[in-house]
Amino acid sequence: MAKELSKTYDPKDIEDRLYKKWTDKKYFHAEVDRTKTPFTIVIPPPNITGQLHMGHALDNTMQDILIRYKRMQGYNALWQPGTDHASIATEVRIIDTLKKEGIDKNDLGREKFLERAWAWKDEYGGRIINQLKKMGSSCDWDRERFTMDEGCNKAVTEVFCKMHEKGWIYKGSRIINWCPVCNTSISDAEVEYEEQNGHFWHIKYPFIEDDGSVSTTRFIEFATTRPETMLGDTAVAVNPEDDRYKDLIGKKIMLPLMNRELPVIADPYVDMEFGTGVVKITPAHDPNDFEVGLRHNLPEINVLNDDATINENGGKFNGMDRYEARKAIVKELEEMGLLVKIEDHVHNVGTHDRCGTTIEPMIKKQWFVKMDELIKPAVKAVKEGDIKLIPKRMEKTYFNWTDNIRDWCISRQLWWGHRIPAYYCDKCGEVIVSPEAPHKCPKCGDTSFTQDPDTLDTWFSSALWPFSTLGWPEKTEDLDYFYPTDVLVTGYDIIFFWVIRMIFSGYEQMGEKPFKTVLFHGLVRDDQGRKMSKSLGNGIDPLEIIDKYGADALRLTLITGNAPGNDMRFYMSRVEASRNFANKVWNASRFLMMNLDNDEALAAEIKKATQSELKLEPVDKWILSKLNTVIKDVTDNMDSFELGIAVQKVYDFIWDEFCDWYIEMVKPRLYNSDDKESKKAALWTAKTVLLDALKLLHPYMPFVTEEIFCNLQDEEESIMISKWPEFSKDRVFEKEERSIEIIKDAVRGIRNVRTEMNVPPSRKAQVFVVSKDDGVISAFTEGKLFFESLSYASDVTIQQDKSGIAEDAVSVVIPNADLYIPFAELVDVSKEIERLQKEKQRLEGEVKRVNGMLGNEKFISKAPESKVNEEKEKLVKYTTMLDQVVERLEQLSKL
RNA sequence: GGGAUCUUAGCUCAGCUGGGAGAGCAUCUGCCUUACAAGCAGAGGGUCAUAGGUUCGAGCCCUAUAGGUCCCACCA
Repeated sequence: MAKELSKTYDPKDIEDRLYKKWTDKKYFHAEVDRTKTPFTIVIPPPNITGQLHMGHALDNTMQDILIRYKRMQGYNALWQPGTDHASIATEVRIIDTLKKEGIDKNDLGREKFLERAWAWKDEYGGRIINQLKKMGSSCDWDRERFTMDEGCNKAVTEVFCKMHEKGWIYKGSRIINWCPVCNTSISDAEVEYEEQNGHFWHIKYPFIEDDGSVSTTRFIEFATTRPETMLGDTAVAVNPEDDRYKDLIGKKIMLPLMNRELPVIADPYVDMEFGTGVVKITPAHDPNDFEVGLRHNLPEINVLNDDATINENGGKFNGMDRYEARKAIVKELEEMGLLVKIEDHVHNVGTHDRCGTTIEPMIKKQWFVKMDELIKPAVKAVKEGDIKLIPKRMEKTYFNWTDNIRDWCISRQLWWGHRIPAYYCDKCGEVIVSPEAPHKCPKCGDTSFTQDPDTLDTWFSSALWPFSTLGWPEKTEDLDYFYPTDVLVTGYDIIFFWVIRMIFSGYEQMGEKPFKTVLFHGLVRDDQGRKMSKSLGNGIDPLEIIDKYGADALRLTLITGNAPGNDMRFYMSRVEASRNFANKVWNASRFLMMNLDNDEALAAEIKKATQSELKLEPVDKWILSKLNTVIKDVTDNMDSFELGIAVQKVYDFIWDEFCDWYIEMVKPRLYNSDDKESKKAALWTAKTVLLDALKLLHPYMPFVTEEIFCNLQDEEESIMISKWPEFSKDRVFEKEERSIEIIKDAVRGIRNVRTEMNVPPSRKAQVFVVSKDDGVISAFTEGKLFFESLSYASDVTIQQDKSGIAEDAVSVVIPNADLYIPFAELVDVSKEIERLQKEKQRLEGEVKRVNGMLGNEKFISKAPESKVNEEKEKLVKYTTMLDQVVERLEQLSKL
């Protein structure tokens, strides 16, 4: 039978022991089983560079809750885990480590560099996995994948080649975002705009007169935030509608410092209202100017090297850093009298989200994914509800992106990642895209090739994650069975990076959605609402919390009081509250086990007993009925992904109803061994209710529930593979629910007056229940034993009239009954009258309110019948109570 | 510039399709009552941002206003 349990719950040893048990028993493992319905979640693969943070903790707790819930419901639940190679993030880290050793990436060479990267992966890739295990995550670790493992590599190559053949992946010379520090192109999504204090340099360029001379009197003025880009100017633009400049269109301007002639062009892109209405055009270094340049056939002059120093096209500024050049240029312009003024100006600067470096738009030859067709099924899916986003408002964000989609730049000038399967003929330069290196050039017949040195954007492989992890491009059983997956749980911050890309990839490659529902969560912030970040040093380590309070407490904290998609603040006091709840559950079961241990014969009988053969008392039926409702509600909430609401209901049920009421009500029966049947019914009920409640709680707090479950019963070896409780028609007890609520009202009323009168619990008093209502009388008769203890009564007398009760007894009014407590020496009649008058006022208010509603003809005719009846019942209840109070007041006033 | 979202108890937040305002923490008062002081019993505390509107009925729906947060765009 049960072991001795410690007085407080100590998660420390228990958690690791139970996790080992679960993995040893292979509970997390899922195999194709056609007799069962699959339920699949793929993990958002954490970066191999990563350490567990609160975001992971929240994300994985939510997934684990869903997967454990569905597993208990009998689904074949698969939680597919794995890690992401995180191309830039990892490469940057390795470059840093190399730097510390005094090694330059380029000196080391590609091959050796990749060796280091793999070594890094081997060393740190497992770290985050072990941390996820600490959370209790029930992933199928036998299926762990990595975005650069053999299968994923194959999937990436396959998709690239297929899409290239289709014409949806192309190589083109376009303006892209360049990070001069990471030395790579990045996608639009990776650019983060940051408000910075900068300047507006007002500059003027001189006109070229008809005779070809540079004017000393006529200038065209405009402003720029990046003066150094003037080195690459190839035009000056005005709006075609702008009367101020109409006659200048087609004229020539002299670009100072470079002595290049520029045309004045007209383009509607120019905003007449802004500044002087003149814009200098630098097609090679500004996305808008690039477009203008295309429309007007302007030359594109790249003036920057990859490290953002000025190149040979920058004349004498060649070799200078971009900011150095900026200063030098401004200085020279000033000396030439071409600098009109400098203004302070706050503007948004594009930075690289990984390193914070200001990006430079540059024209480069890169690989792109053509998006216009690819995105269509992804838009349709969400629009038509094939894929549900929770909360729904995320759809707006989604469509905002899809409606303004631009081609996706997927090539990166990095080494760590999937190398682009494109080969260039060494002789004629022909491009061949193929899974393997070609043998012979189809154009010139040459046999030597060079593979494209670039790798793919990390998100290219993550986009395939829901099906690549299940075996695609092979036609595997797993894929057939587990795909499409059911729920994707992730933060709203990667909706563009990842969610959308998985959706269009799923439809394109699989012809089917990757998941049915996306459940978004928000950010976990610190107690002041700030983002947790390394630089602020305000991050809270989930592992430290687990170490101190247990994984269950952490999980509960992250889920409680939080709605989908909302950010939350992390408070230590909330962790403590969660820990206290774990302890509460622990102690409730400890109490039950003590009672079972005290009578082993009875415990054995209880094990075999069924509900129908037991002599259940009203309290037993009441708690069973309550449990029944909670089961239904919680299941409904979980089915609609309202995890915070669901767990709140379990919490309230266990703490308030079960611990604070049921256990207290049942104690007298447990301590009294005269009535075996009654004790047996109580223990059976307590055990039954607790076991079901533990099951409801298990997805949220897997460890403490498992430990208790296994101590409390020995028929089943684990709660995590036990059956999720279901609503039962045999446990609907409306009458008992009502009668127990009456007693609860009475108990609360008595406790209330006792506190008001400063009567200590040790001072017992006689309680009289006076009622003519049969239902009330039987309720109190049947519940007399516990009513006595809960209301601190020395004795309870139930009678139909007031005979034998002291005139000045304190009274409590409940519907259809008066309770009297004769505290001879304590009662102050005037105070008692005062108290009752307050009660009278309250009841009068209620009666007035209900009468107002029921007197409104429109309410009667328009409100649903059930609502009207509800109000009618209330009216009856309050008028009776009011009558009782008035009567009592009359009696007292006579004294 | 476009969009989203928030404004509910001292603090942090729940509140599902409209039907008498909730939790945790904090505060106050009693209790070491043989599961639990990480506990028990009780109490105080809210014109649900403001102004209109729809409705028999609004914290919830609509409009406007104020303030906060976030995302997207990027007018040089």
